[in-house]
Amino acid sequence: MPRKPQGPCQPVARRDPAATRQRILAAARSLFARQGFDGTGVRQIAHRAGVTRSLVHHHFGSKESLYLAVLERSEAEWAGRLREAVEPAIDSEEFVTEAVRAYHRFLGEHPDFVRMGEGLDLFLAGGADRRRLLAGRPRPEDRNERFLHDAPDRVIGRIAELQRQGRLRDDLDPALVLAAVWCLVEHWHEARDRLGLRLGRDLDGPGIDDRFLETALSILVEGLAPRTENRRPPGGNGGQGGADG
Amino acid sequence: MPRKPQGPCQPVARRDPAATRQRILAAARSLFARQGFDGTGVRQIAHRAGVTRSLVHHHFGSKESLYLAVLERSEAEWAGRLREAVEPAIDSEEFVTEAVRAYHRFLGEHPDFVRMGEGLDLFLAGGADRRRLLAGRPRPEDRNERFLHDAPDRVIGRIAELQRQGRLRDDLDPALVLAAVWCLVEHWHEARDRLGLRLGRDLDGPGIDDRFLETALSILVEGLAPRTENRRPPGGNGGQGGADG
DNA sequence: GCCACAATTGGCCGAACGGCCAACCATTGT
DNA sequence: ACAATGGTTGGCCGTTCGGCCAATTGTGGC
Repeated sequence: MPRKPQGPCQPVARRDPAATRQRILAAARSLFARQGFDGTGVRQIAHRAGVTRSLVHHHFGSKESLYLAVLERSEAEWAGRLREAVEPAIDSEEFVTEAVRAYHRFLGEHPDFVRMGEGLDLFLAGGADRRRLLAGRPRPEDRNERFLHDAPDRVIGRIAELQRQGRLRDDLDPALVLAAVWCLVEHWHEARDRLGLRLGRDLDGPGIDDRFLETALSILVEGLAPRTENRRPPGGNGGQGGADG
Repeated sequence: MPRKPQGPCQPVARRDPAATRQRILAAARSLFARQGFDGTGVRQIAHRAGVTRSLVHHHFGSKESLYLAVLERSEAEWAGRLREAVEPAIDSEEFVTEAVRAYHRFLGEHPDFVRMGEGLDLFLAGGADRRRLLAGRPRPEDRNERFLHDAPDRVIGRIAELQRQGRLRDDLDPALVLAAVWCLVEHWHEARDRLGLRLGRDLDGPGIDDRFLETALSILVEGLAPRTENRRPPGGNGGQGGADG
């Protein structure tokens, strides 16, 4: 490996601070995602990165700064991939199915993204100081980050647009529709293991992800389809529709 | 408070081991639910319970045993309340709406139950020893615990029954239908704050719980209603139903 | 060659953790 | 009245945590 002990243009030699930084970031991201902030020690991160704890502290200053750095890099990276996956679906004709499928596939391919969400909650639960730390983080004007920020409003607007066009039932709050879809897709990836435990069924079989997706998608498509007959809005105490006895 | 310094029948005096035990359990349950297993110290539990750490260790042996005791007591208590709330709905005519409403209300009234589920995951993530510890815990034959254990199968059976009766569409796997409902109801209570953060909307307003419930319920009822026209099963690549252009 | 600087190292600190132990003391059976 | 039991206490142990510092080493500019 130490082929070029002295190269000013390509410092691939024994000392490579940039690569070391990246290795620390990668190790930290993997461990933070799996074990959360409190459950991961700086020593553990350093060991996986092949460096000493002091070096971690040298590069990032503190454990919290390292966590924020991980969050920032991951967010930027994930935002790009999520944008590539989901953005084309927003303006699609088959908006609901394509968007749900894209988001579902994205979560399946990036489980760390899901776990980072939980880890962030635990991190923020540490107190107001951490919230302030996160709030003081400068928001880059990256296009991918903008997408991550604007996506909910765009999706909600698209739902409302489809409602006005009569292609989705218009008696539901678009924001709450999005919330429902979010719960369906995200909770599956977040708590599938727990779900299988409680159901007493094995939810790890091959294709189970796709089978759940198709089931949820089918319920969504049918549940959001515009009604031909008139129906009470669900604001009050709506009666049961299908299995009404 | 120390009214009876010497009472053999009612030891409400300064020494009341049973009451002390309950106080420790209550403190531990509250703190474990809010901060998880690793995030809660024995000293913190002891402080809240008004005793010393040694006394906690004396009564429960170890922190893990205390956690299991909390889990056991909480599970028994919650199983009873959940059974009272949900069991009547299973055999109800309006099965879907009543069951979802009951479970939704239960989760809203017992947020610790939700958080305990996450905490249990983190606890079990500690290693195989803890999993073995939990597996070796004797399962009491309490009627409430039996309900907690049997409920998923009963609900799945009920869904299948309604499918056979033609009151729910029969092209979906009942277990996956239950999984979808579970995701909808549980994730709302588990991640509502995170959801609001990402949506950039305030999801804490009064009645937001009920409004989401009615929206999700409406989607579910419509999405699970039997179709009059024939429809492709969702196994393949089903096209969008309502908004198909 | 030499020096300044950054990367990297091992070691040390105070604090908090969970667990353990000897002692104190209220209650109880005899 | 006495001893035994067990609830209760403060204190001590080893470990691990995150953070800090001095020293060493590799690297590039002069």
